[in-house]
Amino acid sequence: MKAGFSTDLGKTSPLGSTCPHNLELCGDCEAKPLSMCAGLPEDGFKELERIVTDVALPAQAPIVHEGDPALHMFNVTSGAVKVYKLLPDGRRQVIGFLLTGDFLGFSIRDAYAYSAEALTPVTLCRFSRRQLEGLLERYPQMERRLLSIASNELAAAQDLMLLLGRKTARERLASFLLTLSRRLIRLGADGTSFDLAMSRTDIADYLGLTTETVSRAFTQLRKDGLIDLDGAAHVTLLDPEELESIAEGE
Amino acid sequence: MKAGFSTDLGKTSPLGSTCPHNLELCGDCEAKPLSMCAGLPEDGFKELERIVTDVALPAQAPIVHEGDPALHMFNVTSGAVKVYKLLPDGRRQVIGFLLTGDFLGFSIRDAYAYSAEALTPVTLCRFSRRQLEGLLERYPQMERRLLSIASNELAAAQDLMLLLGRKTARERLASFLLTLSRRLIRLGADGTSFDLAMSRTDIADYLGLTTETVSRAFTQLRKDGLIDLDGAAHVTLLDPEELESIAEGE
DNA sequence: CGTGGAATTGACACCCGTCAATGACTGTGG
DNA sequence: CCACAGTCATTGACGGGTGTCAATTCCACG
Repeated sequence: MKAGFSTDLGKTSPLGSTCPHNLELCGDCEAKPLSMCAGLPEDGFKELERIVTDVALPAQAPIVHEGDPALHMFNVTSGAVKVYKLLPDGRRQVIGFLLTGDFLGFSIRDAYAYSAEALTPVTLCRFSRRQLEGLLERYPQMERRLLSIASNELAAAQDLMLLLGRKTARERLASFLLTLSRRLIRLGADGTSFDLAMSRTDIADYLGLTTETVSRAFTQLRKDGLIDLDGAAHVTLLDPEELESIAEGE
Repeated sequence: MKAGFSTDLGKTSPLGSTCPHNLELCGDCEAKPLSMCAGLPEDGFKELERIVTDVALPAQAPIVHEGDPALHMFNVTSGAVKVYKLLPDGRRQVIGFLLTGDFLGFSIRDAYAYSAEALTPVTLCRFSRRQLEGLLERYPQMERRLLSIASNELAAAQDLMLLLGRKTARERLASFLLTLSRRLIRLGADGTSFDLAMSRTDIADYLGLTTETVSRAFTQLRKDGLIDLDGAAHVTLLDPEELESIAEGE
């Protein structure tokens, strides 16, 4: 990392360390097979390692801010992140939660259209957008991979639109728990019993509800024997198939 | 013919003919500068013309069906299209309206995740997905263009999530009218006074409301002197700035 | 002119939001 | 180790915005 290469991260998160990329090489990256880097050839990684910076941030640290120049793109290598948009009066819509392997940084007109914040301590690998674009020209398979990631995000966004526009509170929560469960399974974790990295408020802002309604929906699912709660953060799915029926509105 | 979406459909059969690609060449395509084809070099167009098929469809014609194998990608060359998802019990969420130049066909796991239907008589150019992928390998600038289109769609999807999750009926309708207005301006049409190609039901399914609520919101905006209605389909924006304030929830 | 579907309007119900109180959990300092 | 504070989650009472159901009204089209 060159001196004077000041970044939005360095300024906004005094507690987060930004270290040169030598502690962990892309070759060892656990997130690699899940991420945009999957399928990149050997020499591509060499080039990637030259433009990438590892970043570690504490919980609650801001990562990008809506409206700021989109200088960087990120890959989450561990932890959880929330991505959201705000209305001027403070109403918030969480548009996604990012886990290990997830990409952050699609943008238009060179500005971020959303803010992102760490939910847990996170590690990210960060690219300069300009430098990554140069790399994309030389490694078209990476561009194809990004297109595929964008397609997947688009499909997830469309699922969320259906949820926000047409599902009841109960259906929304069931959908959320199942989607999260499947993502955890893909990461090799337990999809039946897991911790929620996000607060009730974050879940509410994701599902287009209030914390009270989310809380009532949790209680209802628990009373119906569909889930178990151990504290507020630990969930066990007792009847995934029935949850699936509810999530799809059947 | 509705003003906002006017094109000459005279060339094409009103009943939906599929003709060999020789009546209209890509070189003459009006949608070209707006579409995925923008910036493609001369020889790219030659190749494109070989794999593209012009399709003309009447209003209400289905274009793609959720769950079907995603064999094709499309570019709208005239008319208007609605894209939507359904829940098993029939609840519908319109995830977008497509106008001239808009792309249709991003998919994951080789299946469409949405259905699409013509709102007006439409013309489309249709590609085989497999053949287009071959073309993308030889013309990386086209892949880059697709990535940019996907980024834009993602940003639009995120705006819609904010709308669906957090805006009131009045704010949703104001947002919808303004967004449509801006798109029409980009197409060289009048952004102040225009026809709506979609029914109240379609608008309701887009905004996550019922037709009754949409109708009441229209009436309210009219009584407040913010818009004028000439019949149900023709709208005039009388105070775009105030509409903008409402749309952003200020 | 009739006719039929779409849009509008009205009356009412209900799900979810709002406001408020209580309970649970976490970390801290005495 | 416990008392305490502060935050977050839960629960309850109530109100409001939007949905539901039904009755016109409006228009496009024949």
